[in-house]
Amino acid sequence: MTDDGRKEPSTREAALAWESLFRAQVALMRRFQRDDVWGPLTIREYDVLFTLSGCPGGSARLRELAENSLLTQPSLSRLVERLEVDGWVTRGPVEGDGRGVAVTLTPAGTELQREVGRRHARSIRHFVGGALDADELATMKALTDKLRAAQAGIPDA
Amino acid sequence: MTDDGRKEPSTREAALAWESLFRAQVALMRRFQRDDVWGPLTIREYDVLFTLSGCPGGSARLRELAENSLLTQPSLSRLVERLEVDGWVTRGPVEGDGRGVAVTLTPAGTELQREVGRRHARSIRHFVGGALDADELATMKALTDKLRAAQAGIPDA
DNA sequence: TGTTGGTCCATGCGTACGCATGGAACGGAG
DNA sequence: CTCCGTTCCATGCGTACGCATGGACCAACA
Repeated sequence: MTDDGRKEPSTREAALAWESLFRAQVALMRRFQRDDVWGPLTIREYDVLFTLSGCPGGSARLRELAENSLLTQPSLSRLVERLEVDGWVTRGPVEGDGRGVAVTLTPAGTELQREVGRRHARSIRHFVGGALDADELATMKALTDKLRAAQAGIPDA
Repeated sequence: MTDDGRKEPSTREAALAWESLFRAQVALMRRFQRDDVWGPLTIREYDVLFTLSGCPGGSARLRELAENSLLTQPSLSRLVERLEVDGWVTRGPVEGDGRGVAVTLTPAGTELQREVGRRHARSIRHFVGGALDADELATMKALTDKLRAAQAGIPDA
């Protein structure tokens, strides 16, 4: 028991829960990858556009994007470069910091993200909504939200 | 409502739950990737050894491994080729099917998987067990188990 | 102001990836 | 037995990836 009264989980309990979470994510991701909804984008490129769509002004620093991605910073740098060539984002200076690069959705990028997002959302409803009911989804979301939020407060090793 | 009485989730509910699950998995995976526990393996190579360690005789067909991986079949084929060169697995014929390739852990591969697995498990306890208590982990595991199991029964589109 | 340490992004390079394809083996029909 | 469609794995090829590094900029301090 910890001092806040929660029941400290064993290594085994934590490992089983993580494995289940991981496997579920892999199984779903495989289906989503196969979906014919991504248009000219890869799933990783869509993820960046999606992240941008949730940022104020559809704009974020490269560094912020890298924090929410499994890609390394150099890989993300080149992915954004490709997105710019294809006209979905622009790169510009960050006001007040000459080092930074501001990545901003173009109107075309915004529109593409919305289109793909709509199709993807239908697929999510099919595969996720078809497996769990509304209460179960709410419970799962609350737990995964808490799991992610806690990461900010857990030191590295 | 469906005819079995469960409350049919909206697209929004399903999308929010999936996004939360996805983001939690990405956040944790980033920490695990940074962990200095993988020895000579990449995280994807470890995943294959781990999967094999749970198969009877530490052996599985290439096709079975591909089903539980985000890699494509050609990529997995070459990953296994590298694992064989490094001595962690062997490739052999499948009895009764001349097309198949049986991938089998060597003693060294078994030992390596166990070592890395122990270190990784400690990290899981730290980052996952440090965020949710035992009851919460059990609830999350039950939901993600159900989510993954349901995929087998949901048609493609 | 000059220096030093840290942050942010880009680039060279070797490797692993996905896509398209090919060859070998299975299985059922005629 | 032969054919034909399917399954399973390997390989050629172009591209994206991660690692190591470098240059530009920021912030703090002597």
